[in-house]
Amino acid sequence: MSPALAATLARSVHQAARALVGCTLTLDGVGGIVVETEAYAPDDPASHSFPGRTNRNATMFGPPGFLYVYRSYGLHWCANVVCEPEGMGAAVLLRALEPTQGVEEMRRRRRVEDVRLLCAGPGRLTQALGISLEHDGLDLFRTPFELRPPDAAAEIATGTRVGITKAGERPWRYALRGSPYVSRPLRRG
DNA sequence: CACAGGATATACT
DNA sequence: GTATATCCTGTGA
Repeated sequence: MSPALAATLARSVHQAARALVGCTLTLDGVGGIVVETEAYAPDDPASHSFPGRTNRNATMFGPPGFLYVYRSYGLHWCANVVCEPEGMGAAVLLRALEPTQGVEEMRRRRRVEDVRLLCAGPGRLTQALGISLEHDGLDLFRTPFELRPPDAAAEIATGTRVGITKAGERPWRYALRGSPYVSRPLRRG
C-alpha cells in the first residue's frame, strides 16, 4: 500500500474514512472513485464489532487494509475497510463510488442505466463491483483488488450516518463535497 | 433448536 | 412516504 495511505489508516477510523474519500477502488478492473464513507469506531454501539469478536465479524479484528463483507437485511452485501487500531474492530463502510472503470459491466450487473445509481449506496456498490462473501477477508492492496490514493486531497463534507438505529446522531459520514454520486444528501454534521 | 432483528433497496401509493 | 422482501448471525432455551 502507498506509504501515505498506510500512515493515514494508522491514525483513526475517522482519519481513514476521510482518507478513503477520493481513492480509486476496483475489483477486476471494475470500480471508481470513493465518494462516500462512514466510520465505525471501537466502542461504537452501531458497529458490528461492538458486541465483540464473532465468526461473522472476525475480519474486523484482523489487520487493517482488509475487506470485511457482511449481508445486510438478508438481501445486500456491504463492504468495509478494516482500520487501525488492529484488533479493535475499527472499520470504514464504503457507501458510494463514482463509477469510472468498467461502467458497462456495472450496468449489466445492476440493470440500471443511470450512472449515478450504479454505486450510490452500500448494497448497490457491492452489486456493481461483484463483491460478496467470498471477498470477505481479502487484502484490498492485492489482486483482484486495487486501491490507490487520489492525486490531490479531496474536499470533504461531513454528515450523520445512515440507516442505523443506535448512535445515529454521530457525524461520522464523509463524502466528496458536491459529488452527484453520493447515496443521499448529507444532513447536519 | 427457535427466533428476533439488522450499517438496505425497491416498488408502490 | 411507507411497505416489504429475505437470510444470516447471535443469543437463549
